[in-house]
Amino acid sequence: MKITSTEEYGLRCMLQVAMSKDHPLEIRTIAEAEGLSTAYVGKLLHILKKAGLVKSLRGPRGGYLLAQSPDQITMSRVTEALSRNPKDEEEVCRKFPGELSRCAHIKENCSLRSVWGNIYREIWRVLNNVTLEQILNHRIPALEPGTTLHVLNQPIAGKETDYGSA
Amino acid sequence: MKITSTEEYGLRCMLQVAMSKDHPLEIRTIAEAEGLSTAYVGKLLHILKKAGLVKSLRGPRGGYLLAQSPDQITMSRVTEALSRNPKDEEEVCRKFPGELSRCAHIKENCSLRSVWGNIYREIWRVLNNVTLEQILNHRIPALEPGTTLHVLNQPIAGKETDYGSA
DNA sequence: GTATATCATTACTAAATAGTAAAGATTAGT
DNA sequence: ACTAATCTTTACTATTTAGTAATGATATAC
Repeated sequence: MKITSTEEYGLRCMLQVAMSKDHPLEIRTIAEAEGLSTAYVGKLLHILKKAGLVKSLRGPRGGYLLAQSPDQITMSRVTEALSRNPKDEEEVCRKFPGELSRCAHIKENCSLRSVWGNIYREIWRVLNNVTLEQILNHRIPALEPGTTLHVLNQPIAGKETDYGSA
Repeated sequence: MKITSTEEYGLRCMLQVAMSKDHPLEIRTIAEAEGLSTAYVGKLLHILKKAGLVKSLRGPRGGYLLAQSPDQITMSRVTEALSRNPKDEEEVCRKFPGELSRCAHIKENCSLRSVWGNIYREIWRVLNNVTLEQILNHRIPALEPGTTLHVLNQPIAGKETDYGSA
């Protein structure tokens, strides 16, 4: 369960561009600020451009600008451009079917799916509620610290089994 | 932001072993149930054994058993054994420092860290609150659906900038 | 004590991701 | 037009992760 390098560094590049406001920001400048190679930053910005998140100007005084104002760009849009992540349990199962033609657990309505589903939905909700502007202004929404879990299904009585000591 | 194959398939193997209760479960049986190769299942179980989550019996009638009862094994312990994931923003920054000696954003108290930090803490909280027993019994805790975000910091007035149309 | 069934360990190959390199295309300024 | 500064594109290499293969070790049953 980890963010990819592309997501992390791509987002950082977006923030650099956002901080530059309406002054086109060059690859070289971003690369220096983030400690990355210009080739890598160029690649990341290219991805972001294809996704319509930044626009570019070529030639002298060229560089990158946000395609929209930072309060209209959510982290979910940026991360979606940078990597193809599952958003719910359906996609998780499709990604990990084993060698069987479909998820080995669908038949018994696997509970693992619910767990991953909860997690991905939560991630998605957070990313979807944070804009670049909020990040720039240090106004990051946080989860309510007291959020609690609740049980969805009814318990099924299980037989007791001896697990002794290893 | 994605779960790894090792996490997914490793967890499934744990669940198979858990379902088998006190009957040692062979690699071959798990492999068939999950549609994976015996070599791969063997590797995953070996990892889980080294982490103390399962115990093994060799020879005929051998196989794997849970090292503890399923209500004492959380998903967080299993996933931790299967992959080394960051648990908070500190670890994220350490993992992605760019080529600089430290995270390029620490100096300005980067807000990205807060976002990732929120996400990882949330993941951790969910995984930490789900046991194998809950999964087996389909008693999966879910986040409160109505959980809302709140803003941590004060707004900083930002200048208006023209983002025009691309 | 031999045969067989199981796990254990290591080394290898394959695939995905991360990151680099180099040559091409466009624009601004003169 | 020419030059230089910038992005563009493609192809390549390196690293990590996923998955396989083969040989070795141990326990059961007879």
